[in-house]
Amino acid sequence: MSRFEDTQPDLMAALASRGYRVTAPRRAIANLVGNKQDGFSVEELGDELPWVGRATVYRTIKIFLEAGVVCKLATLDGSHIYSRCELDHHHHHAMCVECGSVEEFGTASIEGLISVISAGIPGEVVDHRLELFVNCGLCPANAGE
Amino acid sequence: MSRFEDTQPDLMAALASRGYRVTAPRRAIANLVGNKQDGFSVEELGDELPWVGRATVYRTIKIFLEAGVVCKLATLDGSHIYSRCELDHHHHHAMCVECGSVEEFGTASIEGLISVISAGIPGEVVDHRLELFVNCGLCPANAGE
DNA sequence: CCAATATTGATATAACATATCAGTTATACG
DNA sequence: CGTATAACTGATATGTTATATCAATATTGG
Repeated sequence: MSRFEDTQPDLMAALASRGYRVTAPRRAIANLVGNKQDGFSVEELGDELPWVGRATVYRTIKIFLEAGVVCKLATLDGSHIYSRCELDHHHHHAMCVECGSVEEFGTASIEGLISVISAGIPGEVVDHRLELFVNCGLCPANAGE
Repeated sequence: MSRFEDTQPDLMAALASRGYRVTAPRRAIANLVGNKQDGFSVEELGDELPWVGRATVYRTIKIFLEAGVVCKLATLDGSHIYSRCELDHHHHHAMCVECGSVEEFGTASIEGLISVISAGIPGEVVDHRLELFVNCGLCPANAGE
């Protein structure tokens, strides 16, 4: 029963290492997510895998989120998109407001900034989120201007 | 017909200056929002103003968002809260993960950081969002530890 | 004060996500 | 292997957050 090749063994490994079973729906979702360059919605994944139930897609993405191999990003308009994470440590995102492509970047310089900011704020900073909204300059939206 | 004192004239002014009418529901919502120290949900406002329709509360908050006197923040768990903005220029937030209090801070030092980061990212940075999650150290959650 | 028009609120609808639960499948173990 | 059992699935219902509709109402300029 080898309906799929595991083109994204790291995503499946994230599941297996956490004690989850390897199933056909999960492998299909992992392959789909692993090949995404841009942010995506759960709805979108479901449309591409009509033989997988919606609940299963949501559940699997939730597991990926907990495993840290997928991130949930807040867009400028207040909605959410999901994105495959290549970096396994804490990182941030630059998402294109035109085409939805997502770039990751590390935290090398931000930690220092946050310690400066936190000096002016009561309490202890326990986490942070930095999102950049860019025009990537590469997408079709730039051709029409 | 002076059912309310305008304890938050700046919020109502934001509406009036944009050509919106001054109505009792809007004044009530403005007063409520203006007195919030913490983040709040639209549901919460509705509960405190049962004589105002839900749709009106959502509509009014949306107007406040567009006017920039209220911000919509993404929480750590992926949901949203709204927060009254005292700063009228671009700013960021530190929200307490325990009590939900929200502090604002300006962008003095972040612009430089972003220019550094953007050098490593294709395209032009058009906007950004930085959210800090803190334990403010002042709320009841700290008493029990 | 009146007319024009913005606003309201009850309701329906939508987008996104989780809870339930009977039936199915993967896995450990003999 | 075959089987027991525990995890998983998916259809469905439900929940949450928010917007669309539209007849009735309130505000504002004149």
